[in-house]
Amino acid sequence: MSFDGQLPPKMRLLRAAAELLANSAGASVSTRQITQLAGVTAPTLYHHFGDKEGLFDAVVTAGFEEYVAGERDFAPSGQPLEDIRRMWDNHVQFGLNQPELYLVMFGNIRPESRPAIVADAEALMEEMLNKAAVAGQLNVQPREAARSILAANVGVTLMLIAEPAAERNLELSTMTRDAMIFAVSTEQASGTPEDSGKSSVVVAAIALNAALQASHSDQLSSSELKLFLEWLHRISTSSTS
Amino acid sequence: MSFDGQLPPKMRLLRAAAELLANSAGASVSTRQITQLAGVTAPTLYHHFGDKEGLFDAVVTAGFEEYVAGERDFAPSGQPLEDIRRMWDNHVQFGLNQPELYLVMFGNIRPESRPAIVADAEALMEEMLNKAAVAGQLNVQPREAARSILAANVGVTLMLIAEPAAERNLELSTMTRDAMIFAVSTEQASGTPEDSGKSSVVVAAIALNAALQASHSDQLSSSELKLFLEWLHRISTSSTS
DNA sequence: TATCATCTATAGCAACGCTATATGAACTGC
DNA sequence: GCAGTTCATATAGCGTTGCTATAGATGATA
Repeated sequence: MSFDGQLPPKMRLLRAAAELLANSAGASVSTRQITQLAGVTAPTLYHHFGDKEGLFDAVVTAGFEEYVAGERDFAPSGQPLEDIRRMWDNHVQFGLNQPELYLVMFGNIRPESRPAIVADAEALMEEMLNKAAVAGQLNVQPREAARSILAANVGVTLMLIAEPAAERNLELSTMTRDAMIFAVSTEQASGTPEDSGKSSVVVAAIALNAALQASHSDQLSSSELKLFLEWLHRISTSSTS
Repeated sequence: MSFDGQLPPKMRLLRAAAELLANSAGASVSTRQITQLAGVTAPTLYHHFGDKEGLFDAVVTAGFEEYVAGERDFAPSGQPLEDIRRMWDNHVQFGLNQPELYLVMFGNIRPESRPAIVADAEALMEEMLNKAAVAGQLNVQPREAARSILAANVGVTLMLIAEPAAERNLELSTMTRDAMIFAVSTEQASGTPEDSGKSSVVVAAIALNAALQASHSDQLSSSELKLFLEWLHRISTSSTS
């Protein structure tokens, strides 16, 4: 009834599905509800999206692009670790604003169905962490750091969604966020006992590794660079004893 | 066909549902499948559990009790923080062993439906953290620490479940685990903040160069090292990033 | 034996995801 | 202009789903 006029049926289906999903409070949304709200009959849905899951995937993808756009918008503060904090907060806020969408995206991840979104989110965070690594602020490989931070970020967001909105305590988020960033950064003076073997060699290697991959240095041939990076990797992943 | 004899129908339903859920690989399990496997007709299910969701809740509750039992079993190592690590690992292992059950428990948490399980899991971890707090090893309130650690624990477990089993890297778990524990503990040493300055590519290369020459790294052969250092020199004397 | 509560089975409803088939609209080549 | 082709939507209905109204079977109690 709401999406009658102007828009093409495909868009109307997407919007109807998104709206019903957002207000469904966990209850399942039927294709009949969606098509009725979109002012369309069943085969139209299957013509455009093939599947109910196909439609939901499209909704999720649209939501994810909105999320990514939010992540990219306020990036360049000059302080990479500060940007990571904002990314984290933006992630949490996205989840709290669209809990149902978020639960579909990150709550139901199955190995065979869609690690794609997770991979994209990881890449986004890794990209940012690379800048921190270049600046020598990172303690571990950007990829590992990104995976770790994102995992904690998702966990915190899910926990906050699970709480009644009234008693949501965002301190859980900031505390976990700072704990993760702190643990991954070189800001900490000298780490835990078992961690203390991580000398400046490793930090420097990580930084150089990230820098080399980012800027295509023309000082080395591509074959040289490949070997060089391999050695760097060996060094930077070795001394975790 | 499998759960014919001896057991009462209620148990047979529980086991059939658990088994089908465990092997469902994300696909939905129908009440007809369950009742057929249990050797029972539909109304029996609704007599005992009221609902399909009621049955699933019962399965989850049983699974959760198994999880809690696992958490409580190996507790008293004397070192509370070490016990926390084992709790974390046990949590992850439970999720990887029973991914479908875990996803129902922690992946679909909605505010109105069931923060009960989360609250129990939090209480379990808080109880353990209390011992650490008593021993002066804690940096924050046990409750806040428990919530934070559990959130990260859930996030990591979900991420690992989302990955194909072949390429699951448990380092993500140990790394995040230690990062969280480290952040809430008082173990962090006061350190040597002399080198906290921001380093560019060049600085990183120089630092690595120096460090490599100082510490005879055994990660590279001597000839490799020579070539490596030469390249490093080329890079570090060339560009200003 | 009669009574009563507990448990299970027969049969079937409304709603679900989805599709075989047909109709209309819009563009193509002549 | 107009036949041919393709895309987009509608009609109608199939098989399955979660669930239930009703009634029969069972065991304990009196």
